[in-house]
Amino acid sequence: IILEDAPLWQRFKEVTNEMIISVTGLDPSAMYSLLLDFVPTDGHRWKYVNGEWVPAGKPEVSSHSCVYIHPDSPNFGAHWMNAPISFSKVKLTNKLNGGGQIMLNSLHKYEPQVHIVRVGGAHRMVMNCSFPETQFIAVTAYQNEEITALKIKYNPFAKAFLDAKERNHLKDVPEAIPESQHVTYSHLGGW
Amino acid sequence: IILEDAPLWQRFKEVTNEMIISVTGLDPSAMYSLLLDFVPTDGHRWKYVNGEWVPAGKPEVSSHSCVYIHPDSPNFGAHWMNAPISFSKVKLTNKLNGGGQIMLNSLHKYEPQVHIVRVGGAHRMVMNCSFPETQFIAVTAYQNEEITALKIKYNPFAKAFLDAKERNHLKDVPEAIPESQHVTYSHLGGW
DNA sequence: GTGTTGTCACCTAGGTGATAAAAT
DNA sequence: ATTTTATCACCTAGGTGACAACAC
Repeated sequence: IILEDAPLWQRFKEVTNEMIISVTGLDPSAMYSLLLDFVPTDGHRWKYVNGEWVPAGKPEVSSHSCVYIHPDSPNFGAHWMNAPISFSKVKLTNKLNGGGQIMLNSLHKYEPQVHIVRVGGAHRMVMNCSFPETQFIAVTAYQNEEITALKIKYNPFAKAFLDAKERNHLKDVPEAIPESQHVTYSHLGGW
Repeated sequence: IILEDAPLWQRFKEVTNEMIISVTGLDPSAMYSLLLDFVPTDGHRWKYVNGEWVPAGKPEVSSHSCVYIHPDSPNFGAHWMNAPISFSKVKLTNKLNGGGQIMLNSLHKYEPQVHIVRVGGAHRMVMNCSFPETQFIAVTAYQNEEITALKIKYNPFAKAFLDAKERNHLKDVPEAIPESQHVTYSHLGGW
């Protein structure tokens, strides 16, 4: 499994929404499903104080998230290897809404994890792969304005705010690498 | 295979865009793909004269269309039987555009045909099923205004024209059963 | 105070028939 | 004269962050 567009992930240190993975080495004629879930990276809450994220509160027991099934699933290995795979339809939430949404704990840090599960055949093989550079802190509102600026810059659906910024000639989108990362619920688009 | 909403098909005599099929009797754990293609019903061109479609020109040799693969394919029998199956994404055209579009001959009559193909397993079983009540004549512009009115009435994307008609209080949508049927290319939505 | 929710304007993306112009 | 194409206004459908109101 290859994380696509890794430089952008590194530049953003994370939280961009242009991320895609590639898969190689599957049996083209075998059937696979691709799953995505989120592993808590540590036990505690995080707070954003003085422009940086710091651990807060006591460590808690945290279980990993429910699993998101890629909408192309199930499909042939040939299909998965034919083109990069996007998880742009996954939706995150902090409360049970019913539906395909994945529930996470707000202000906790997670690491996305991809599973390739062979289905339909005899041997039900499973492969896991996670990407540390895609860790994020789940929030209900952005804390770091540099994250907001990068989101606006790279997401076509936020073009309204990009236009407003250009019209007002107020300030440029920061070029520096942000030192923290977070995503709002239902905004993990394009992964 | 069951044609859903058959009364609407009959009322429209065809060409509505609310049509969906159901499937029963599959092996829930076996893998199937669903295909759609269009069979020419006769060899000649059709013309719309004096409010009705009449055969025109000499019989020609006509081969059936390319095949459209349902986007859920491949999938388990359980998936196909779980909910009605919609072919709302199929796009028709009269010239080669490249892409998943199905090319048909304008002013010719077709009958949609569904194929259920068992894939991935040993025995590659195939089932075919067609629905005479869904026959249509492919056109590049509507000929029968009653068809246009019914399209506007039942397709949410044409709400603009429905609103305009209601505002103007010009005339009602006809309740009579239209005596001919046709669809414009790229407008077979919702089948 | 801190964190959350709902609403909003503003986009992207794309499905409608109407219409005028063009092709045949 | 007939058929086709391109463009258009007008919708549906849904993804953005901003913002004010709310809950704790």
